[in-house]
Amino acid sequence: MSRRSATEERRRAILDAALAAFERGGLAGVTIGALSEASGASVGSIYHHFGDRGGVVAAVYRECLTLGLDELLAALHAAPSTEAGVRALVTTWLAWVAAHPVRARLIYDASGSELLAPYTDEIAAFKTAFYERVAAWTSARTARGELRALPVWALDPVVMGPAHEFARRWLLGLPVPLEQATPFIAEAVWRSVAPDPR
Amino acid sequence: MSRRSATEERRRAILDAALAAFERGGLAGVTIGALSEASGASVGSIYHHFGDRGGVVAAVYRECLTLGLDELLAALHAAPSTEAGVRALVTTWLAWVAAHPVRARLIYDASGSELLAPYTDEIAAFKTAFYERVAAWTSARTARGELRALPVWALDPVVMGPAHEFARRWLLGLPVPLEQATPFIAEAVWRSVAPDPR
DNA sequence: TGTACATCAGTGAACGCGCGTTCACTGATGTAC
DNA sequence: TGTACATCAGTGAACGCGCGTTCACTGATGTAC
Repeated sequence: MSRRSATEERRRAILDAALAAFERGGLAGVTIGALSEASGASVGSIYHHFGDRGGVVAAVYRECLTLGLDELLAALHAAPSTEAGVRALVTTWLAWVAAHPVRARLIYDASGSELLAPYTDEIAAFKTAFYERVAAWTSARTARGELRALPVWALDPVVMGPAHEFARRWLLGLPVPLEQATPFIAEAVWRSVAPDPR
Repeated sequence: MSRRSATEERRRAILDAALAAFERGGLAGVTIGALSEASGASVGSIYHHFGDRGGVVAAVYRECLTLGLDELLAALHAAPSTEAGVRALVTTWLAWVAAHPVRARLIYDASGSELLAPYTDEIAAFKTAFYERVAAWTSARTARGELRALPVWALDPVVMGPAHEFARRWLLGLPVPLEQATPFIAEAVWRSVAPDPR
């Protein structure tokens, strides 16, 4: 096997192990020992590939974020109208959370974690890039009068906030009705950003 | 000094130390050693009063939650109209977060923490009581046609979600404009729950 | 094709550290009579 | 008021544990000529 693909496999196995360890015991469950046991990689091998524990967590976090955000962007750009686009952001996110609950939980849990402190700049840049693409979409619509004006800092709180808050609760296992909530939240968000009728 | 008030002082000192320790190092910084050093209470004394580390965290968490939620309820009931009430929920919360950033951070951080696992039932009951009081306020308004219908599960995501999401970012130190955001988010939330004009 | 060297991937025992918790005990406050 | 006992508050050294990380080393793959 080529060195390149072997490396790829190892990294993959370690990242998979990290996700599994997170599922069992949250971020605290992602220990080097657990990763080694589940992935078959030795302790030293993990350090070789990821530098330290934070490096592993940052890598899974980034991967999860990419998966989720890419889906959001795809849904946004596939939407046939401004209203459909806004609703799609909500419904796509909630569907993704339901389909990938462990990844979603990891995103929420790791966001404010000290573990990622050495990587905050890189991660912030990544998120900024995402928001700029969404902002490009919204500001074009705002210019056409199809959407109220939305500053970039308002995108996540106003457009995604209700979905995030609902998702957090659902992921904690609280008895909240995801099926019912999805269209309800989409409706509420659309009302909050829909332009005034002229 | 009476035993009663001495106990009160000790507990107070330990809870204050917990808040200070959290400010310095997050939940992970709330160690028994840090509490002992900052409060002057011996390790054993802390166990005597709170049972274990989780007990201390649960106690501060509960205290912070009470402070914040009481203010929300007061603002809600003081509001002169339905619209003012909804806006007050947003603005009061953001003002409280700005005034008590450490307590607010603790609320957000501890919410999903494993540390509180033994206390989840008690905490859930506490939160439910709060939401029922808000629901009483909203359902009366809905009946009068002053508000769209809001299921209890939707209160936090839809009404408070944008403020929570914004607060989380602000508390992380991201460069987001709280002054500007407060009326903007209040407006967005009110639009999302305002009744249709007849 | 062969040879010499450089780079990369991987090993796992050992280390040091900080943590939560326990426990046998002392002293002060409260209570019953 | 005085005495005997019960309860509560507090102490801090000691324990055991699991963790992240290091490091000297081996072996395999890639590269230059």
